[in-house]
Amino acid sequence: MAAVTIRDVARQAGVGIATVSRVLNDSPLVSEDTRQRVQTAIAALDYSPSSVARRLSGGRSMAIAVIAPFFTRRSYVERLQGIEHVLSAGGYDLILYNVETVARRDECLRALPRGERLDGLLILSLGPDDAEVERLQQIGVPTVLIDTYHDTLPTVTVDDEAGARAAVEHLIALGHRRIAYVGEQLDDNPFHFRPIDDRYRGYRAALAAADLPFVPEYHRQGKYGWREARRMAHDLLALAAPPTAVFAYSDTMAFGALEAAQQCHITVPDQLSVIGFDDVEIAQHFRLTTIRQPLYETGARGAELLLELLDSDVSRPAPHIVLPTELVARHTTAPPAANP
Amino acid sequence: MAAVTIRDVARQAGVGIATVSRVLNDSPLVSEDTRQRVQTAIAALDYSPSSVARRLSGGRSMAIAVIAPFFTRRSYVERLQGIEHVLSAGGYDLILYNVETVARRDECLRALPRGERLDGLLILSLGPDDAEVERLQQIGVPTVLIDTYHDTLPTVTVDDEAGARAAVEHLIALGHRRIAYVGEQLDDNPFHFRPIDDRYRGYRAALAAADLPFVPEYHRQGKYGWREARRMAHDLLALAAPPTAVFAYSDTMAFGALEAAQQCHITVPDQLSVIGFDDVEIAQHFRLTTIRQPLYETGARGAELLLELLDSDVSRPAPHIVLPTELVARHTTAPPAANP
DNA sequence: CTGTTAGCGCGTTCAC
DNA sequence: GTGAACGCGCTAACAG
Repeated sequence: MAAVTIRDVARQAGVGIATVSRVLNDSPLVSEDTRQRVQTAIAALDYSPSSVARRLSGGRSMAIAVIAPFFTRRSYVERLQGIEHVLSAGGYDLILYNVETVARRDECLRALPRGERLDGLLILSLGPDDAEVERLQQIGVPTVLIDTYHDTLPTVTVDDEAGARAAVEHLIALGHRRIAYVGEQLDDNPFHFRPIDDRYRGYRAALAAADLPFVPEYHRQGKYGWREARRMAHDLLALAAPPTAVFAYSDTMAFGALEAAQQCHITVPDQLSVIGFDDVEIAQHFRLTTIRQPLYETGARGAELLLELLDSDVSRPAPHIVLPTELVARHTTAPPAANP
Repeated sequence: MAAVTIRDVARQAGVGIATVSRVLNDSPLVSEDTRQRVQTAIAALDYSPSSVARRLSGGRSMAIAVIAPFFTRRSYVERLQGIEHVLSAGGYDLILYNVETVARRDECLRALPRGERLDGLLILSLGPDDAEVERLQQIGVPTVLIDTYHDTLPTVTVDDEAGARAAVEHLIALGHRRIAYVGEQLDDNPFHFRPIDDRYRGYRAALAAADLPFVPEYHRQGKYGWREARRMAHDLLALAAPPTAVFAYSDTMAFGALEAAQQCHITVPDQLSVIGFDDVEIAQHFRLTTIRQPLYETGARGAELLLELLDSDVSRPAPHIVLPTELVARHTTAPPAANP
């Protein structure tokens, strides 16, 4: 019953199979008369073309694949939401590939664009290397990168370095001198997440610009998550000369720092300032001062860009959209205690 | 380079095309010798089979659609993760449809199974009515319902009523008598979310079983979200005889209650006990006592069930899996203050 | 064990 | 304008 094909429609309408195809693809070379007949037949048979067959034969599949690492993390969910909105508005299906291991990452990047015939590809955060990019272009899958960068591919990113700098500058302007950074591991970055490097650089840059020394002790690295961040913050707080402020790689990590402070009976922001990055939804709940990055918009813009590329296959140079970050001052930052 | 097909591999290995196919599908009817040759050729050519072609000839699209309302909410994300894991392990694509309005809900339920060729359908939380269920069955799309129930369709749910009852019983066992319920609106439930009714019933049932009167004043309803919950909790706390404990519909709403208490300088759990529902990830962070429901497992089981149904198209009666909930006692509940 | 052949459902030249 | 025939890459019968 679900097996009504284009042939059935053709027979029903008393036309050839190609004519049905033309009608389906809005070809102008069909007389209004037969177009009507075909459409009636389609409706009568409740026919819908097989996207699989369509893909195989080279037509549009109306499907976009989204490759996302750790899509459960709040920041990805928000970007995904942006993507979903514009894709569904454009009538495209969103095929989600979650990536949690390097193996799966390679598998997706390699086998997927070749094996699946999709209209486009959206890659979140995963930094593809040159070889992979070249493969994508050879295969001819329109691709847009979100939250990661490559010269030859269209990208939508945020200026992480500037954002991080703004965060630290905010702390410095408040009067802080001993500023710690709780970040993700720089050396162990299998997915090539750019923000890991960029935010660290921003931290260093702000310090340098203010002639503040970089204290290696104040730079902590660990895995993602508030538990790890809490541990690192505990270490920081136990230092002989503890920092008066901490800049966290992400809001999630900032929450960990907040909790560590609470456990040590250190009040925020009086005795310790904490600033995060992302401005995920619950950040307001914690009244967290943070660097807001437009997560939803990043996803939406990326998807829009891809859809534009699909229509105008003019291969102009790859656009690189950079969205601004913004300091959102709430209640976890303040001038340092009088005499530390 | 970009177009290496099974034929290229066959030529390279000096074998027939079918043999390559056999090797790809782990058929035992290939000599170890040729198998080796083929695999060498595959590696040499960096070949990967086109899943699209495979689908077309196999008659299956290897795609499962997931219809989820508000997939950005934590509880849905966790269920989605479970679904994603088993689907990708089974080689299926996950096509995601986000539903935020009733209109889109109807659109998905109607147009989707018709338009796309999917092997199966997973519906989260959205309670389809009889007519919709009938359509699905007519079209012949294997469907599994998660977090919602229908007689004739396979379902994976949690006993929300029992969970809610356990929450309130926990409070009662602690000595509480004035127990409030902060829930979602009972009368305005366009998506037909079952837990909204069930948890309320559990609350009432626990009260009744302990011969505690139901105090309408203690029953608050509002929209989803911690802001709304915070507002409701504020109202509750301003009562002449405020409750000594509140059971929240979800962890998210519990967080709102927690914040309201904090704003009123009411300490938790000494002056007020708060219990939630779900046990989402951050609940631990808040040290929230809550009713844990196996979100990930619910999604995973639903997906597994669907995959099983796909293989064995024996139309046995629809199975109804009910997963247990569990009280997770942390630090937001305690006996009520001595003399309220 | 292995090679050949016929579809899977649709898009796309081509002749008519 | 329209229809028949071929091909997309692969799997599943068949033969050998």
